[in-house]
Amino acid sequence: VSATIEDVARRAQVSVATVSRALRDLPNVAPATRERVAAAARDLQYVADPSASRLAGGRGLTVGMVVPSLARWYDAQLLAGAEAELAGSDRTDARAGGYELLPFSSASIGGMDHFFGTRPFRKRVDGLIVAEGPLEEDQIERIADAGVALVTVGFLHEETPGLTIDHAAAAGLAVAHLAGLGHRRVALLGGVDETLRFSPLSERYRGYTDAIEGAGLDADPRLAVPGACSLRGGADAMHRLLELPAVPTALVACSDEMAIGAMQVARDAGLRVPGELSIVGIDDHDVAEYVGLTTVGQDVIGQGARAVQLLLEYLTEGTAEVVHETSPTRLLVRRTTGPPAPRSPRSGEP
Amino acid sequence: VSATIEDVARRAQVSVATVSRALRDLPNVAPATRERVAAAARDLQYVADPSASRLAGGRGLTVGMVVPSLARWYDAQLLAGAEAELAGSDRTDARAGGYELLPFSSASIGGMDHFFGTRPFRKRVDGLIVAEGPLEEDQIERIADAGVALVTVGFLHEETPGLTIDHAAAAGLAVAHLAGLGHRRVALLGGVDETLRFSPLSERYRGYTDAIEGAGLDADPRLAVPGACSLRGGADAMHRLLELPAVPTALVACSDEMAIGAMQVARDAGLRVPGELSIVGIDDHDVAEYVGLTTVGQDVIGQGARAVQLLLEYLTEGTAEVVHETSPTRLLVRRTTGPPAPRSPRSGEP
DNA sequence: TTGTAAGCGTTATCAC
DNA sequence: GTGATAACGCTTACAA
Repeated sequence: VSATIEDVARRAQVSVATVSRALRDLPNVAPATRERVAAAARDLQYVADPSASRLAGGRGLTVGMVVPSLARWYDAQLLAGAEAELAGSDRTDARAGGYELLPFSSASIGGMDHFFGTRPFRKRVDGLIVAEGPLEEDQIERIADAGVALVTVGFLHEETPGLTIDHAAAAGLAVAHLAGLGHRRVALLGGVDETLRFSPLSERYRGYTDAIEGAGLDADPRLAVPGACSLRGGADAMHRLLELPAVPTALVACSDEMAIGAMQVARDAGLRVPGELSIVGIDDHDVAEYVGLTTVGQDVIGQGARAVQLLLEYLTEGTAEVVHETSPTRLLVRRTTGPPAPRSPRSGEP
Repeated sequence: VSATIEDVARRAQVSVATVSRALRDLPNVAPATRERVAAAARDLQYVADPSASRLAGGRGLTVGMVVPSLARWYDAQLLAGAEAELAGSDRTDARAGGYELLPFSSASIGGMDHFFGTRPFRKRVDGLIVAEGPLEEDQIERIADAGVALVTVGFLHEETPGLTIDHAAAAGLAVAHLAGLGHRRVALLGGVDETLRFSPLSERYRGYTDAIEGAGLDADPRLAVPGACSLRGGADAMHRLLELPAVPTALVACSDEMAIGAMQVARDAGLRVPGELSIVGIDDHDVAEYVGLTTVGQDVIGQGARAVQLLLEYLTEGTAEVVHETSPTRLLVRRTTGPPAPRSPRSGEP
């Protein structure tokens, strides 16, 4: 049905080997020849078959992306950014139809260990973007052994290129904003106890505690309530927070979804937001603006795109140095934060 | 690095041909042999290389999914459902590492026409789930010619298996709910004018107008405001609605995101929801529950999963008949709908 | 600079 | 029921 490399070779009056070289911009091809081949390929609308390409030892033009759950906002944005970048990229080897993106939710692959162990990811992808950390040493090794390029997002690993936001700083920014408004009792939703080392969550927890101490606020450990970074997680965490003897006047949630979940529970409990409880999230979720949520925003789509750029650089240029980038973050003050209310309840919010 | 079919053949004392047959459950393999091969494959942790498989004329174990935008909630849910089903499915040919999902946003592929024309989708996927309609006849033909199985989601095509909700009924359900509350002037956000034939949007529009007429409500064409099914689209549409001489007492939005966008604008304009304006969305977006949005819910994740099931059936069994399914929909009454307020404004909402 | 030819790991077609 | 063996379309030594 489709043109093969032989068709192109015939049309350009050269051998298939030359076509292969010319189309991939490899050296040792006369400019004139290269030109002729390119023309032939264009005429025939030729694009190399990725399967054949990969089987023969070349690239399969596929990059994988591992995220916790494709249904989450964050992961979806990341994926969207990556896919768009991949499709729009010009690093597509001229010859190719371009790279494609293969998403994996860590839930469905039965954990990263299982994935890198059993799954034939090695036979399917040339590169991998991993957005769920941390990554164990042996996992990294396995990936490298399989000849798969790797880029991390949301967390960094010493010897692996990657990009992330400064999670600690993000949490700190939120706390500082609240401290500046006069709050002294600030909670954290999504705080971890001990668990993981360099996970985004533990970093945010660290940023939170550091900021609390730095600003001289109430350092009550009970104010750091663990919980999943989801709507439900936020709701659950808020319930626990409400059981505390002294309810805080403000809280930082580890994600906007968590913040929205918490907000709902707080309002149901009769707390005015921001009157009696100020809330700030992290992410700048699409709906944040529409529910008036103050948050520390990050450009997730941009990060997805950037991750792809990095990966493609490694893939096509085999860059040696390990690039680590920090994506910016910024405070977006909206309507869920304000100064703490005086002791006695009174109206104020429209 | 990885075991090949030859390794398995050697270990099972048979030829590669037999291994191939045995592992794919093809006929003409003695039970004992089949057993032995399976054991050998298991021992060696053998999984067929999809590239080789596809190149040789078999399946590449990849299904593609085309959606408008991976960043949208609906598309993300659909993808998540499909991916999970694919990973969990047991129809994975025993031999295989299972099928993988390749998502394409129609934005990035430059429109469906371009996609099916230029892109090497034919060399990459065995099946396609298309969630953006309508599909033109010649596009369907192209897909069939490429030997790619096809399933549609969200809309139906005569000769193609697919599943969808009853869009018209969904919109009708929303209108009926509002009519039941006593509203007589009900708007539609996302209404189309003429455009597409069988798109979800036009179906919802039809369901809306039919219900309006059926219930004898105000049939003012200006109440059907076109707009994108997004937060922004909802906000924009709401602005236009507010400019109408007689503002409606209730509205149906074509998606929850649209509803949330509209709600924000309405409240900013000083309208109490549901006091002065009742709002109902469609989808049951994750956050809908948390913002108290009344909506006509659908199970998007379930639809993604079901689409995969259908596709896999066609792929593995070559089923002949064209299956069309309708996914259920149900009204979820929350806090954005209520009876229309009496003429004069007065308090009521906590 | 270019061509020849040997794989790459499967599947499919035939004989047996 | 099973086993050779020829594709499949491409990449990559190695020759020329």
